[in-house]
Amino acid sequence: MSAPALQRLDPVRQTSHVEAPYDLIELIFFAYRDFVGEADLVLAAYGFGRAHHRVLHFVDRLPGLTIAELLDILRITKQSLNRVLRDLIEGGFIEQRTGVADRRRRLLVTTRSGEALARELAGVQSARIAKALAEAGVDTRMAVTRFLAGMVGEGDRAHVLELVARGRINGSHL
Amino acid sequence: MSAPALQRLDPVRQTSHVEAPYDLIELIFFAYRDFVGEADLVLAAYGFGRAHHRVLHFVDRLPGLTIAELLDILRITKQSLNRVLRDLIEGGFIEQRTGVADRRRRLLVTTRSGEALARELAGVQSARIAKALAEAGVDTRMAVTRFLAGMVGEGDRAHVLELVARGRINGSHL
DNA sequence: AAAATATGTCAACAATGCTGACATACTGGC
DNA sequence: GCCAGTATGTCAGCATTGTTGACATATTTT
Repeated sequence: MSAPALQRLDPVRQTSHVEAPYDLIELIFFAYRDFVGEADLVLAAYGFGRAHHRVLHFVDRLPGLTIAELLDILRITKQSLNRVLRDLIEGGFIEQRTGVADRRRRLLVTTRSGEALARELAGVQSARIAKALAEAGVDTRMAVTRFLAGMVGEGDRAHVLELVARGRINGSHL
Repeated sequence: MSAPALQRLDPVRQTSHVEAPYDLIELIFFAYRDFVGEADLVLAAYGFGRAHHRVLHFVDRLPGLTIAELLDILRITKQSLNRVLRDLIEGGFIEQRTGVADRRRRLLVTTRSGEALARELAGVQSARIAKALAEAGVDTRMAVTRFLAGMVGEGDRAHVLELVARGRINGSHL
């Protein structure tokens, strides 16, 4: 368990309260802003945006992903997904294959250039993460991983962790 | 310094590369999604969005903030800021005061209801952070803080850390 | 008085979310 | 084989939040 939080009595309202971790709230904002901002620069060169990045990333990580699974991961609507997916397919970054067991399904996979772009994007984000971990100290990676997992909503936690693990198993080479 | 990363030789390209920390890349996405998503629910009840949240948050934390400083923090354009700021002012959540030294400046401060909403939002985000820290272990807070600071772009790092510290000093009561 | 600064505003547009309705193709149970 | 359910695509329309560029006003600085 964690150390008991520093507690104060508010002089006006006379209600007990703990000071919110404003530093972390703000660092999360700035860190995320720069984390995705750097990828945005790369994407802009291809005429893509963040939404394209998310789709490309998960298709690269989970080859053979279906539309339904992707919708579930991204939590957006079919309409929003289709707009960006169409761009990626027309641009030759993603291909669709008809499902074998169920021919209604479209199995999404990255093409060679799609894989290359996905890696390029993962590369810049990796570099930033590696630098931050190195600066934070050797033994912080586990702590950070656990913290981030704890930030995920309890309902999705299991699903998210399973997804992350699935990507690890698939490896990058199907 | 951190432990040397596990290095492999790519069998095809014959270039050395390290496996990207896909787990962290994805956890950052899911954690952020849920972190802001919970606040969105509160905001929706007031007819506000994320953009309103950011403005309200920083005005609450840094009372007397000027437009120029806010633009610099949020990295958006005047037009985008003015739209949401107008909503917040008309809704009675933020007030403007004319600068004393320089009468061109508008010093932004939260009203009572603005402060209350800002606290409510900080409250739900705090709770999530506290839970995640508790689950991750007692001594993870420093590690997480350093990691997040390291994720901020090097150019802004000093500025961001100064801002976070300034908020801590201002406290919540000007 | 002129130049620079802080702010506000207008018009137009782009990216990415949303809803609801409807069409097509395929599967699976009976 | 039929029919209900499922997986997907698509259309029209709309909201939020970002962008650019131009121009107006008030105030300060030189």
